[in-house]
Amino acid sequence: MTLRVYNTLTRQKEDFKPKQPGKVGMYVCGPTVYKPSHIGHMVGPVIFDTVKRYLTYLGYQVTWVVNITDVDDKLIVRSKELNTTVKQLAEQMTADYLDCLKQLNVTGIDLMPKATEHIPQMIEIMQGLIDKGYAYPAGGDVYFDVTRDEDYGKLCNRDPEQLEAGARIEVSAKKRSPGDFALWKGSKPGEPAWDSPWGPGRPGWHIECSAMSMKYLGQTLDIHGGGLDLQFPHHENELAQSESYTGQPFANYWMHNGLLKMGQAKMAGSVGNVVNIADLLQRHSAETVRFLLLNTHYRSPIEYSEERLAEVKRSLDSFHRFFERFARITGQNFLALPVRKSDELKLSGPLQESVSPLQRRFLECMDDDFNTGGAVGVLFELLTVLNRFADTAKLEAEKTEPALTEFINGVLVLRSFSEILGLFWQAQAQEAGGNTQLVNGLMQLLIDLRAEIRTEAKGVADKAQKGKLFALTDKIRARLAELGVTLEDRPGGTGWRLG
RNA sequence: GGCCCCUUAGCCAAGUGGUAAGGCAGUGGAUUGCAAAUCCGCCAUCCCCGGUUCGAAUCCGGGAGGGGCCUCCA
Repeated sequence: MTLRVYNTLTRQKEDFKPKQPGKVGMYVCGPTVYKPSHIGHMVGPVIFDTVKRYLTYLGYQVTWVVNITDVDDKLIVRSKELNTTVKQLAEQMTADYLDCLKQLNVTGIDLMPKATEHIPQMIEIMQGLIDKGYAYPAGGDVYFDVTRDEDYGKLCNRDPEQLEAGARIEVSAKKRSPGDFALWKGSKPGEPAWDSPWGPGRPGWHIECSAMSMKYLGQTLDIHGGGLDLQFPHHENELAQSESYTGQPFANYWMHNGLLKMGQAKMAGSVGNVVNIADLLQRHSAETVRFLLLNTHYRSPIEYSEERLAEVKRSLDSFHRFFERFARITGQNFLALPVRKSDELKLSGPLQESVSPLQRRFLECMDDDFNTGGAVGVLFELLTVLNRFADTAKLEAEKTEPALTEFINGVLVLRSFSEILGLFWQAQAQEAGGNTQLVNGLMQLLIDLRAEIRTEAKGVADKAQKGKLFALTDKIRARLAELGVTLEDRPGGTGWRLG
């Protein structure tokens, strides 16, 4: 099997081949840290985290870099509004971003360089571009000259002439052509500024990504990722300046993730329909959110709504019920199981016949341009197979070998796959919370009393009497249901859960 | 005006030439004292029209509807 990746540059799926065998350098555009993160900001990180997880699973050594843009016009404006400094605002919002990543189980980022800490590298590139005639200083600014770059527009299929024709932007008088973009912006008094050969100023939007990606991953990246909305102008300009500077291909594979949709429109600060992550995580578990993002193919828009989240939560619940069932049968915690590669797991017996095709299909999905939506579907099928096996083998009642070992091996496959997707890393809130010693004790009391009545009822011959006793046990269950507690009479005894 | 993309059941969503994964909801059954949970079954011919092909949701042309980018945006 070969991993295939859709490359925006060529608009087709290509076999994935890193420039250095066994190693992958991946760069993904990170946030401008001027406001708390909204859920749209997490689409890219969750997807590329999964990309890294799968590449790692395949045996690649992946280095993943995400930049932090900590100087920019928006930061300057916002810091004035809040009566704070750009630096302080950036630090606060960076902390917020990092917290969001952590909560969503985005664990794969190796480096998060900051723009303000790489000014010298940017100046070096700008000077090089000026020396080669690709850029020109003008009144304290430095601009990239798009007319000098012969293949400018190749990523987004844009023609500088057309840009000119359709330009709605106010063209700065300093620019030679309307499509030229700023590499360096001369500063006004009171704005953050760094010294440069062209006077005090700050970097333009695109140059930092070229400087930092090259510093940490070399002149040619294997994968460059980002949101679809960054294709133009950001990635186009990054590409233009980088390749003009090095004469080398900047990125071999450009991957763009779809945007989050609220109803018909995308979610974005500019549309004003953003959902804060901190707020969101008050209402839904991080796992539900991550699952929602992975349920759709990464290049498609993702449907976001409270109803969708509730729906996704319901489907996820069946996994957690299974984890509890697994614990009942084996005494082991699913979340603590060791992660092993699926093809290293030796399955045998009847379970193998149902699991093997699923193993194959899961990996085929991931190989096909990281089709997490399809892979998730396989995960559900695996769940059904495992439940069916536990039913058929009567594992809860008998726990006989070799069925038990077979079962555990099957569950290890589920564990392996959920690790690739980064799912199921924490107990559900209701499992962790609520179950205090007192509550557990009280519940056990009710369950025991009810069990006694049930046993008695079953032994009573008189129909009226029997009905009376059962009515009582049902009343206990109904009253608990009103409190949000569900009783489950299983073969091995009665259990309870919230919800 | 230019450049991209999308349209699959009530809803969400895989599938890009060989006869429609999965989830939610619904529904019939097994199981249960009754439930819950679990399992089994049912539930779409793929926006419309035309073409290519032995064969198309999948390719081509036209139409309708929707979205993204061209300005900051993950």
